[in-house]
Amino acid sequence: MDNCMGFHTQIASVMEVLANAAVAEICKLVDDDYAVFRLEMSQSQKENRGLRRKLQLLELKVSRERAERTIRERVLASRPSSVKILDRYRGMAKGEGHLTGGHRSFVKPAGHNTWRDDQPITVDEGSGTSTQEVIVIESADAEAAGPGVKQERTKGEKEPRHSRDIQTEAAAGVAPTVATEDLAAVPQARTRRSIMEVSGTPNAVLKSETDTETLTVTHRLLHTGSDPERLGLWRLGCPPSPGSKYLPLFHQSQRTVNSRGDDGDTLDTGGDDPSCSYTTEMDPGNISLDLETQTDLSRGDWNQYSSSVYSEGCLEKKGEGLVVDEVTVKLEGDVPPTWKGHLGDGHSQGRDFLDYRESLETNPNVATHSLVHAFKDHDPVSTSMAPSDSHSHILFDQVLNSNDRATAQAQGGGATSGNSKEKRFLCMFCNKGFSCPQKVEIHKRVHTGEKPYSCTQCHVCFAQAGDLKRHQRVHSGEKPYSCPQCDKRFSRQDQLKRHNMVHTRERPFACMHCGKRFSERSYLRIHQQKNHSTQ
DNA sequence: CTGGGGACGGGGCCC
DNA sequence: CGGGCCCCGTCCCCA
Repeated sequence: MDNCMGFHTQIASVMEVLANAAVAEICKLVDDDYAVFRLEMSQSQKENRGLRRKLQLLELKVSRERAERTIRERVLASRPSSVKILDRYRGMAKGEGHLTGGHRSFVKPAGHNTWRDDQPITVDEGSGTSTQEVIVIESADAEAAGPGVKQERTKGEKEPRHSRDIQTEAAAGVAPTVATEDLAAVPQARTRRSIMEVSGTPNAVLKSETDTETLTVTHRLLHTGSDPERLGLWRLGCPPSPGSKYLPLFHQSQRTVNSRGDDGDTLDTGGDDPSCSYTTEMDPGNISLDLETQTDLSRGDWNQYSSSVYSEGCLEKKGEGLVVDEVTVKLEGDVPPTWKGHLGDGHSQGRDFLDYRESLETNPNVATHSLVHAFKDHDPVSTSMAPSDSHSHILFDQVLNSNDRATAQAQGGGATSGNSKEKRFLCMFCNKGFSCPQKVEIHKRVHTGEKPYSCTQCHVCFAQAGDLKRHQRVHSGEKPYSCPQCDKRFSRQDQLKRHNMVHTRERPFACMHCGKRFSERSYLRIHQQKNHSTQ
């Protein structure tokens, strides 16, 4: 009996121990999960705060833009008839005409990036608006017009935040250093990346300090105590960069840009990558533009630019009726100071960013002074702005003209080819002309890398909707084009056509050296590289 | 095994 | 939006 009782007691104690252990284990699990949950909640709250902040920023920008537009309209109404700045695309630029399909994304080239290769950077559709940067030649013979040319380039609002902001900002959890911006006074949360906003506004002094976690954008106008409106800077189309926008930054390294005017105004991003620094001397004496109405403007800093950034320069030469509202320069990040080198690693995306210098040297026909020339030759930047150049409306073309084919076509088919009547909407990057601004928008993605159309299945992004549609046959397996001779099927007609050469033995591409013929141009090129290369 | 060439998949981009 | 061309990369075959 005693044994029985003792056994029961032991059982009970064992059970109790087990129960206690189980309870402790459960409590531990609950605590752990609770901690994780709380962590996630706090992170979510942080993200919510960040998003709220962005929303406020956007609202502020919108309201500011409205005010600016009002001012502009008022100024336009009072502008002399010989000087006209068209603003017809402003509304579109502000998003009324923005893309609706898919989400926006920027595709980076592979290589030296820190964000994941398999993750396209996506910008919330709601925050991304289309950018209109269209050079409009009002007159058919604007090329030769010189003085009296009326031109415009309207630049719409684009969410100035780079797409990575959305991904990195909240995650970083770092309170961004607040930028001081006299005119906007809007704290601009930035990513840790070296994104710098540069205004070409006369005498703008920019100080962008970056460290590994924060980026300070100081966007300050020094116009000796004068407000910009009184100086007419806004009237010049140079608001304090409310519409600042950034190209997709394909590179992560920090960038140092020094642009120095003779008055000592400097632009110093304070970057810490010495391998990527430029110093551009400004020689106001080379600024042949007579800014008699804006004497302050001759002091040089209105032509700042930077890599990874863009700058705006604002000119107006009323006396000759030449109006250049804004000049935007976008230079991609990690280009070495020599501008020699591909921004990619051989991935197909890298093709889009060919050597700038080569691009320039192979484009001698473009009469415009290029900013890249300024970089390359260390010429004063002002040469690219010389209004005496009849092509001054193409101020910074080719800067990002990284696609050689596009370049060649731009030269052949751009407005400068004499077809400016029909194609008067110019790409600000390569000067190629298009018949409507929407086409310019699409074309510009060649330069910006913007790819708004994303495949839902593999998340590959495309710049054009048709490309996405075509791509989706890869997933669907649809092959509507069949060869009548061998019943081989293809998803695309051009593939069938190419395949048909197998049957026809057609070889239209002949080697000039050995006469060997090929069915495709790329074969010929490879053949020549391997067998007839001079190197 | 290696290099050259052919076939083809698929993205880029202009018309 | 579709057509068409260009291009690159990959796979395969063959000498």
